[in-house]
Amino acid sequence: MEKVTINSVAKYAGVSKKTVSRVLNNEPNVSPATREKVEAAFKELDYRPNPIARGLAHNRSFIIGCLYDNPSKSYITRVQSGALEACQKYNYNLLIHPCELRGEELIDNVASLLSTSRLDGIVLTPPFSDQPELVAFLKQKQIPYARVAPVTLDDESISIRSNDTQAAYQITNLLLELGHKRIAFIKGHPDHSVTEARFAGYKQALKEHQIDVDLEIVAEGNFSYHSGEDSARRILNHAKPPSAVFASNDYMAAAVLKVASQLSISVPEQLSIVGFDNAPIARHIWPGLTTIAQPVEEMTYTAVSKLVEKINTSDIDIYYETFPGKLITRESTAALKTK
Amino acid sequence: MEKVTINSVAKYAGVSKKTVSRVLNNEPNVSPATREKVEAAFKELDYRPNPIARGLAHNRSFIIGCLYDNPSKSYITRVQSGALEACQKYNYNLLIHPCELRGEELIDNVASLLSTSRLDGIVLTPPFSDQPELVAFLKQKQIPYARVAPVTLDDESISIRSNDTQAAYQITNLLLELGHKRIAFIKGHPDHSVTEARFAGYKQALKEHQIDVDLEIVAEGNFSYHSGEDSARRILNHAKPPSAVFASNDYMAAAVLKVASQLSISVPEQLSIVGFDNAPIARHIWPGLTTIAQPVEEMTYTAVSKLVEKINTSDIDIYYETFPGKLITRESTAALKTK
DNA sequence: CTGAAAGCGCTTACAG
DNA sequence: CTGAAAGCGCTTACAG
Repeated sequence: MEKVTINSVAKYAGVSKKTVSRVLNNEPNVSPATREKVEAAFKELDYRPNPIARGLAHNRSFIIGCLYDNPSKSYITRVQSGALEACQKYNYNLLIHPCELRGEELIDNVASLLSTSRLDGIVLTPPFSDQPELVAFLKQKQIPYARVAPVTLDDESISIRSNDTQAAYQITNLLLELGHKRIAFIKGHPDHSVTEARFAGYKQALKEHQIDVDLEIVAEGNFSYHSGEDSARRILNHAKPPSAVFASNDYMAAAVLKVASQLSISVPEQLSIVGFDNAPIARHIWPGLTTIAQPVEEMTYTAVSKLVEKINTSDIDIYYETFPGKLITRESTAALKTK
Repeated sequence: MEKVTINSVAKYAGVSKKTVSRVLNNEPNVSPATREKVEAAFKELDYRPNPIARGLAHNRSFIIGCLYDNPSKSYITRVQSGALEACQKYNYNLLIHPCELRGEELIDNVASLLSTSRLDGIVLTPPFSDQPELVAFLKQKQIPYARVAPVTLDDESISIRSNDTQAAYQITNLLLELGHKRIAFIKGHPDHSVTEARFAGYKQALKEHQIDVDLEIVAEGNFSYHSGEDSARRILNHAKPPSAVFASNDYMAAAVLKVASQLSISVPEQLSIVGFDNAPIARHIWPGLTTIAQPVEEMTYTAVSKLVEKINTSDIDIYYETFPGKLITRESTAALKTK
């Protein structure tokens, strides 16, 4: 089987390879008859343009890099799935690049990634979306980038945002409406900007109900199951324990449930628990967790799509869009029993 | 900032670009002095060879594709992590490609992936590792491939195997040694070859203890949490319920735990549960699951490493290696209480 | 040990 | 509307 290149097609169709290239790229200035001939040749020979050759001629790789450092495997998978779908639509490839936010030389790491793999653009997922040095570096290097779920704004990038404060407000309100007045909170990792955003929503809801935040039942977690466990032990053993716990993600909420079981506190009868993210674990434990679902796939899909459009047309400069979260009610929450 | 190419380096070092290329590729026949000069130029100019140009000249992409269709996000993440590490070692890129085993045109899908992305090799993860049509197709197309955790053998490929039968035997034995005699089993997805392998280990252990397999407490799951739930309902409501359940993966085992809670069957006092895989959920639920851990990262790392070596040297034809699983004991298992 | 030439499969100017 | 030439940044033969 011969290798079929643009030359074979040109010969077969009886035109120059430039004309083939024109048809390939949907350029104008090709007579319909010629176009047809060439397209027939494509089919006949089962021609697939060589992306590497295209890349070299264009000085482009047609590769988008995806940066992440996230303890949640399900989150990563969802990010990848959305990014992949967008890449496929535009005939790009996706290069996944897990790396540590606090790694010694994040910038060097990314710089090396860029020059080694010749990425055409890069999509930043939390916590990188709000990493000022990294963002500044990309800006300076003029590498197109898009940010998924950033909290900060930016004057010239693509930002696909969620509204974590609003969602946290909403789920806290759910607890308040169920009659809970003493609601503990477990914060996420301080490096993630959503951590403060979610806390802000919690505080706002309490405030509107004239409840003061009691820092004794606010714990510093870091999104890991383990940190949730530690936090839960502290909170549930408090002299004046809460009747509800809002953990900043579902892993930590699952850990609260574990500690509650160990302490023979029944959920939701004696303790309501809510999480955040609607990770698989939220429905894989019993009772299932009331939580907030965010459209992570769609957000990433949009981010990568806009990024590629920016690369291809340089039309887009700024693009903002906000995707709301959705409250999911399961069995881990119940009305406060009046004594 | 000028683009620095092999030409700039050649000029800077005062040699031909062929010589630069030789140094780059660690070819012999370069005098130490020349080599030093060129290497100094690399450093000085911060030269990074353009992989796309290399690819075109070599007619290679330096990309390895990773095929998967697996419901477990944590498994996928582990596979990716191992594959990525191996790729980085050899300066390859990894292209992830989720796709459906039962998709209408799996072969077309993969064929299109291969010709579009010009993969240099492909790593098959379960359930693709044992998909005969796909394997035959790759063989016929002469695409180098490696298989992770296949059950079947193969006359000319790289196969990185686990020993699921042995591990299942071992964990069943644990239950037997705890005094359990009536042990239910929940099978995995029929498309995954490990499903039968794990079942075989279970049967073997029972046989050695002179216990007959009772198909009434063997359920057909499919690795999903949901299927675990259905299976558990059926099994635990049996007229003569088991004192232990062996689920073929941890998601299903977690579902058994949920159903047990709902039926007020306490674990492990009244029911022991074991899973398989040591997925994160195994330690994120309470009680934690006794299970089998497999070195998925190392397995995939080895598979991809050997694959790349095969591509680069064509020395390797066949490579087999088996990685044993490891029993992890947590709180979901206890000795059977004698009445 | 070193280099000039041709080529990988495409595209970008430039002509006509 | 179409094509011949030169080039993208590297490598593979081939000379010397």
